[in-house]
Amino acid sequence: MKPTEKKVTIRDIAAETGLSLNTISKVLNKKPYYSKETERRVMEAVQRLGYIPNAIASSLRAGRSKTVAIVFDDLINPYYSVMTFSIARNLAQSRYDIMVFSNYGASSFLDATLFNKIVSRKLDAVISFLEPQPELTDTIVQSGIPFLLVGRKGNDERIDALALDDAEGGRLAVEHLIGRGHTRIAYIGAHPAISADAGRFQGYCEALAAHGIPQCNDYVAYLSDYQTFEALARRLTELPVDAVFCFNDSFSYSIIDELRRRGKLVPRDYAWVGYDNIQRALSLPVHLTTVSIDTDYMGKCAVDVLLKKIEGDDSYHEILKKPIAVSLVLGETT
Amino acid sequence: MKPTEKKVTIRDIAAETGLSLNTISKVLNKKPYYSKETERRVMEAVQRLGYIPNAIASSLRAGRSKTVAIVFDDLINPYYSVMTFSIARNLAQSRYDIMVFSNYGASSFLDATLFNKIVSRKLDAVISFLEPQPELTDTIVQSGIPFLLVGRKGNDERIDALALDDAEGGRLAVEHLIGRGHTRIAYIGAHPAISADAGRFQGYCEALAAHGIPQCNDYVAYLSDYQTFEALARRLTELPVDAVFCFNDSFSYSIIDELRRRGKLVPRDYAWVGYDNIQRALSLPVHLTTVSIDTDYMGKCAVDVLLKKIEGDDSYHEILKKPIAVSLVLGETT
DNA sequence: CTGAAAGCGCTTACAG
DNA sequence: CTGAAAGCGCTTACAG
Repeated sequence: MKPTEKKVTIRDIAAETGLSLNTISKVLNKKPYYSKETERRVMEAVQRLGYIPNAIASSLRAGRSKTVAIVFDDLINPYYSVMTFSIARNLAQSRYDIMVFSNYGASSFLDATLFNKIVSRKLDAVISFLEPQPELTDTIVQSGIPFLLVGRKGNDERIDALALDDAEGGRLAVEHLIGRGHTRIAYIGAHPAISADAGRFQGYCEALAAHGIPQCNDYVAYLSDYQTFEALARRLTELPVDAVFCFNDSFSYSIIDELRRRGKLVPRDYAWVGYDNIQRALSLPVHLTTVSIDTDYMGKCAVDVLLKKIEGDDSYHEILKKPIAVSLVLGETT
Repeated sequence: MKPTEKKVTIRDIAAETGLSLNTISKVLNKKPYYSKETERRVMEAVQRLGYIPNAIASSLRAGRSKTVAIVFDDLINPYYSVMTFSIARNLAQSRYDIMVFSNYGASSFLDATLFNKIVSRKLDAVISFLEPQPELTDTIVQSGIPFLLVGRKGNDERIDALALDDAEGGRLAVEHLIGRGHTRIAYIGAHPAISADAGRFQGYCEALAAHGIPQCNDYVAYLSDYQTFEALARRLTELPVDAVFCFNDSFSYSIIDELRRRGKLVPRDYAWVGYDNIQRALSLPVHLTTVSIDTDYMGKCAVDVLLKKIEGDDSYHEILKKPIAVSLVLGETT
């Protein structure tokens, strides 16, 4: 039975217990200095009245929302959903909830409109899978909001980033293809301005160079230049290549499916290496050879760093120094 | 150049323009009655001072957060991420952002701990992919928070639900298998208490009955009874069945992958029908025969209903009356 | 069309 | 260990 019909506030608890607002607040927030007896009385009243704290009021006064923003362009790519889930689970342990933001494919970069929402909502920190627009960097830095770019290196040193060892991933992938006897190897990317894309491409180039295989610009294609996977697949069939290293698994699935429609099969016609090891999380009955990231570890690292940034603990720099390791997982496409 | 170093508030805009707080608020919220000239002065000051409204303060006073909660148990299942993305995109058009909540696999139901977070944060509405625990129903109804269950029917009439026509989906799936000459058809579910599961199973039973095929309880297995996909796959190999209708695609992928490890192939050893048509969104190079849901339409419906509920417009009942239609998509597994 | 005052529900100094 | 007061930054009646 709830004695009050609606909206039980800290004030009601005070009236009920005969204590001051201050004391109630202290007990509820477990701030030092109150007696066991006081605590008991408060908790009993809280229970009896069915009091639920108003987090909005608390945020306004305390200046923190216990909420972290997560930003991406496309939640549908399982890499993002797996990472988001891992991050959210880790944050939950420190009682942070998350808001997710996207510009719904309008841009591959974090822009001012979206960032202003985050500022307006007084979120405590931001984890972004999207690189900020270069013009936005100053704003982000000046805002003082703890900001962490995940999985990308970023275009400015002032933006902290938890990066993957993308060049190593590219090398592993292409070394593997070369080891299988391929020399005409295509690189399929998303957009050359994305740092992860650039890193993976760099590894591709290095592996070719290490084996004295000349790099052919024709063998490189970006989705940003072809718009659709269909066009990209068509382009691929025009190239005299027999192996592909592709920016990520999500792209790989789409392109392999388009190739199938054109009668081209993997691995019969193309050896294929992807990136992200999506199949592990989804248990897909497709076994792509792919560069694998330990998303659990990465999510944990991202949250560790973010919490340190929120607390003003500068030791997080240590964690960011070395990129997250990657490894090659052999599937049935090479 | 920003004249003020930090935290520009409505007060600064008032000082700058010589107008009252009231007027500034009116202009910013586009409430009726202010002159063009006033608007110009306010907007100019907003621009010059770089004012960004404090959404927390606004929420506390106005009693709404312009935020919707989305609740699920597992963001990794692409069905949820696709739906979440569709819902978020539709909500964004009405300037709502989202918070996502999960109990991280701890339960298949929405519980009090999670719901209290939503109450505490004063979220304007809830879209839940999880059925509430029966004990929680009273609390939800009494809270007055607009609540919509999506994709499930729920266990209580007081909880509004946007349901799929699961029985129809089950009938379509099993009629198709029967049409292909199968009579020993297994049903693999998640948990019999989930309404979507019960609905699909009902369709399964009805299709069998319509063709005079006796229903065999041994042919029915739930993940909740076997814990792991491995155990479920093992169980399946012990059954004398040659066809499977499975609760969803995500399960299907996992089980088909486990079967492969045991040398059992789809469709060679089992004809297979899934549910959700995940492959459409992800362009997977696996073509499952599956019952397809129009997630774009469903996301739009869910948001339409929710906005009406928020606005107190009762006409949303019309939309909920008929379940979302489903259709069979033929793949290569039957 | 504009202004002055009150208040949303908390937490934070400051006293005692 | 506890209390009384102020205030976070807005919006909402209420006047004029």
